[in-house]
Order: sequence, then C-alpha cells, then structure tokens
Amino acid sequence: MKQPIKPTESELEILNILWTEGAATVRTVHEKLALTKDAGYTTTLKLMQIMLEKKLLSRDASNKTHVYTAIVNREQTQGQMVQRMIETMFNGSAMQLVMQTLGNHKASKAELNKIRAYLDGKVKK
Amino acid sequence: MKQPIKPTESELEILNILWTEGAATVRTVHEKLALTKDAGYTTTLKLMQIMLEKKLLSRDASNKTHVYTAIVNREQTQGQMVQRMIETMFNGSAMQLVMQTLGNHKASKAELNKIRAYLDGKVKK
DNA sequence: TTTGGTTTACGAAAGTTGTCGTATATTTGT
DNA sequence: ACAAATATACGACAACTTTCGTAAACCAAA
Repeated sequence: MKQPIKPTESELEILNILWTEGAATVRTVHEKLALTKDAGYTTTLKLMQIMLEKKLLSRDASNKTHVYTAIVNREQTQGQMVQRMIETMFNGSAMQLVMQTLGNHKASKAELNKIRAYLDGKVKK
Repeated sequence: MKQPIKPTESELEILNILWTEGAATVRTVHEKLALTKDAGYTTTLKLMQIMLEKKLLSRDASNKTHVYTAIVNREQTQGQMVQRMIETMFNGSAMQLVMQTLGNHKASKAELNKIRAYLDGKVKK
C-alpha cells in the first residue's frame, strides 16, 4: 500500500469527473465542473496541472491539446476517504457510518434489496 | 438550515472528543488528541480558540481554566460531511457509499442484523 | 496573412491551516 | 513567599489551496 492519498475537495470533484469520463481535456472537465461550480477556465487548468505534479493525474501531451487521466484508483481512493471519515467522526465504527447514511437517505426498494442480498452473502461466508 | 459547517480534519478530531466528553478543558482534549497525534499543547489551544471564533465551540471562562463545549450538533455535522462526500465522490448515490463501506469492513453478526432490522423497518413504512 | 479563438505556462495574491515561540497571568507546593 | 508548573493570549511563519491575470504558442478561417 502506498502513502495515503489526500485530495482536496476541488481535486475530488475533478477526479470524479475523470473517473466517469475516463480521459478528458481540461475543457471537458471544466465544462462538467461549471455545471455545479463557478470558476474560470484557467483555475481548472491550474488545478489539474497541480494534480499532475502530485501524481493524481497523468497526461498525454503528444497533441497540443493535452488529455488527462486519473491515475489514482477510484475504489481505493473512495475507501481511503471513507476510512478517514470513519476514524475521525465515527470513532472507528464503519457500521455507525452506515446507519447514519441509511437514516438520512431514502432508498428505493431495489436498492434496499441489493443491500439485503449483500448482507446475506456476508453472513453465509 | 444554517450555512453549511465545514470543519477541517483537525477540527473534526477535536469535535469528536468533545462530543464524547461533553465538556472539557484544553488539557483534557489535548491529552486525548496526543494518543493518536503529535502536536504541542499550544497548538491544540490555538485550534480550539479558532474554533471558538468560528462558533464551532463555546466556552465557560468564568474560571481561569476555561471549559469548552461543542455547539455544533454531532448528528447534523456527521450528516453534512457524509452528504458532501456522497456528492463529490459517489455521484450523489448514498447507496454507493453504503456498499463501498460494507465491502471494505467486516461487521459482526449482531451489527449486520441491526442493519437488516433497520432495512425491514424502512420497507414496512 | 492577419485576426481571433483556444490552449498552455507562469506567477502572484488572498485566504486558510497547522505549527509553535514567547510573554504574561495564575495557581500550587514546599 | 518564592519557585515551578500550568493556563491563556498573541503573533509569526511556512505550507497549501483556490483564484485569476497575463503572456506566449498555436490553430483556423476569412
């Protein structure tokens, strides 16, 4: 396991877009970002350049318009962030986090069944 | 709903201690903190003073040794932090967060049953 | 080919965080 | 009563984050 990844809020937003898009230019990322946020193009560019330095992203600079890709794994990063939250706010209890989340969010019957199926699988093992 | 609360990592650690302790002096908080962290006493003091300014904490200064209390609600703060994480990393899907968490953590049979009971309750309604 | 749009690079500024040193006040034990 | 321990206040600092202006390179279309 490598040293822990600790992206900022803004960086996570960008990572999330790249995790979904796969690979994208600054412009693409910026436009997705602009849907929920309000910052200039050069701001997004700068953030992604910094993320490149931090090795959160890689880029293909063979063309003039560079194409960026996330090089940190989605599940692993999510796992680390969730873990951190569990430790600092939920006294280390993952189940407390789960209960908190279930308590605050409506879920479709299908989703609940999915969780139930998952729990069943866990017990059988 | 008030303006969103956005404590830093260090602030959350302190909040968590105060949520558990109820009310405490800087020294008490610092000693709990020192179990997992490594910073000087004045650092903890300063952080708590800043949190006082931000109105995350209140204090009783009637005695020379001040006594601090968290004035942000535990469940509400947890909820907001979880919500932020869901939005920035899980594309707004709380269930994805739940699945991620269940996938990465072992749970006792008792805990699993507790969750299952909770899910049953949700469906009945 | 000139003009205008797009892109990258760079640097600077403002705000925040976490760290601690030092000064000063207060309490306590001998 | 005096020295040692303990507490608060304050300011400074480096690191980091987010923001953007500006310049330079490049491309494309008229």
